[in-house]
Amino acid sequence: MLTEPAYRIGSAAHLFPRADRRDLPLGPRSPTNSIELLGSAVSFVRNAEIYAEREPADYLYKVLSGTVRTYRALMDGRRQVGAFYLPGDIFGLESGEEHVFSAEAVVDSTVMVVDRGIVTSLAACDRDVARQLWALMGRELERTQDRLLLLIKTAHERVASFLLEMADRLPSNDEVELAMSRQDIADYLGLTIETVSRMLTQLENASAIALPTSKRIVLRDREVLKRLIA
Amino acid sequence: MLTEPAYRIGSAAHLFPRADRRDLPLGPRSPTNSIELLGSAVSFVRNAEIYAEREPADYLYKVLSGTVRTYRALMDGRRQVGAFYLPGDIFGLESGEEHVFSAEAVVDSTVMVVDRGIVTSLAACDRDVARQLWALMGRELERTQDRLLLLIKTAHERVASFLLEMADRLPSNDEVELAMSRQDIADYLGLTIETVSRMLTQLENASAIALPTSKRIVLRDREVLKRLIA
DNA sequence: CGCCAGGTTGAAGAGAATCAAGTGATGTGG
DNA sequence: CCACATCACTTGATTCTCTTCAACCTGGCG
Repeated sequence: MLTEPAYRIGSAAHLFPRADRRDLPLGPRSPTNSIELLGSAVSFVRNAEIYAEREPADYLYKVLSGTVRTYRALMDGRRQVGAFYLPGDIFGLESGEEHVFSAEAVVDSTVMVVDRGIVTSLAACDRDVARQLWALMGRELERTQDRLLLLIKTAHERVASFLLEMADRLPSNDEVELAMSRQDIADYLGLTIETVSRMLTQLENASAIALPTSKRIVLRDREVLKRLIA
Repeated sequence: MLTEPAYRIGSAAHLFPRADRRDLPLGPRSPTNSIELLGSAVSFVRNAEIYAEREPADYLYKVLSGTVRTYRALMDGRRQVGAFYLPGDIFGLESGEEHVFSAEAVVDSTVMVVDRGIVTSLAACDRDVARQLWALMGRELERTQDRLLLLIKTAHERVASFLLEMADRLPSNDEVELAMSRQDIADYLGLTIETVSRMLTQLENASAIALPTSKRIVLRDREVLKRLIA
C-alpha cells in the first residue's frame, strides 16, 4: 500500500534524544498541571521516532511545540495513525508496560519528557495527580471511540470531520495550518492520499473551504462541512 | 442505511429493570474482584436497553450471563457497535459523567449492577480497587485501539479477525456459538449483513470454517484465518 | 536551472454497498 | 400437528464509491 516508506527514515532520533535536553527546575507545582513540571524538554526533527511500538512505556510526553503522530503499521505496509498531538497535548500514556503505538514527530518538535515512575508514584499519594491521569486516559479513550464512528463514514464525511476537528483544536478560527502530509491524513482517516486530495478539491469547488497552499486550509462555510459529517 | 429499525424496539427494559433484582450479600471481598460484590443482579430480555447514550453513568455493570452490546447511532440510522461483552466482562465504565454509548442485551442476559459512587469512593482509599479500575479502563482503550486497526482492513480480514476474537473470548475451542445477529456483527465490523454473510460462505467454501447453523461456527483451519487477518 | 518530493488529476478497476429475490428457521393460531 | 406469518440469513445482479495505476503539476532547494 505504501510503496515507498522513505518518510519513515527519521528514527535516528534515538541517537540524540538527550543531546539537547534542558533540565527544568522543579518549582512549586500547581495542582492543575503538576504532571508536566517533572520532566525535561527534548527536540525531535521532522519524522524522528520518539518511541516505537512494543518499547517499554517508561515516559510520558507533552508536546511543547510542533506536532506528533502515533501509529501502528501492518506488515504489508498499511498504516493506521492513532492520533495527532498538538502543543499542550499529552501522549504516551499506557495502561500496560509497553507502548501499543509508535510515535514520531510530524515536523520539528519539542516534547517534554516525564518519567513514568515518578508520575505514578506521585499519583499514589496525590489524589489530584491520580485524577489527572484518569482524565487523561478517559480523554484518550473518548477520542479513540470517536475515531471508530468516523471510520464507518464516507470519504466526504471523514475529510470534513477531520477539518472541523483540526479547526477546533488549533488556535486559529477558520484558517488552519496543517502540519501533517496528505499521507498522514489519509492514514488517519483510513483513506488513500488520492481520495483525500479529491475530497479537498471537491470541498473547495463547493466553496466550503479554500486552499491557499496545500497545507493551509480556510474554512469558508462551516455549515456545509457540518452538514457533511452526518 | 438501516431500513427497518425494528430490532431496536426492546427498550421497554426501563420499565422493569429493578423488578427481579436479587440483592447479594456483601461477604468478605477478595482483592481481585472486590468491585463485583457490591451490586445486585438484574435481568434484561433480548434487545432490552440497559442504558442509553448521554444518560448519567451512575452504575458499573458486569455480565453474569448472556451478551451485551454497546453502540452509537448516527442520525441517518448507521450504527457502530462499540463492543460485545461476554459473561465476566465489565462495562459501563466512563471517565465522564455520561455514557458515550448505549447498551443493550443481545440475548436474555443477567447483569450485576454496581453503584458507581460506591466504587469510586472505595477506590479513593483502597489502592487495589483503584488499580482494577485503571486496568479496566486501559483494557477498554486497548480494545478500542485494536478496533481502529481492524476498520482499515478488508472485509475478509475483518470477518476472520472477528471469528478469531470470539473464539478466544468464548470458552469453547474451535466451536463458537455466536449470540449476536449478522446485523450486530456487521455494525461491529463496519460492513453490511450481506457482506458478512458472503465472507462467511467464502470462508466455509475455503473450508476454513463450518457453519452447522447460522449462529454456530466451527473453526476448521485457524491458520487460514490467521493468514487472512493481515 | 533543473531536480525531486509532495500534491493533484485522470482513467480504469476492484471491492463492498445496494437492490431484489429467494431460502430457511421460528413461532403462532387454527 | 400443520398452515401461515414473520424474522433472520443467504444468494444473485447491479451500482457506486474508493482504490489503483499512471501521468502530470507545483513549489522548495541544491
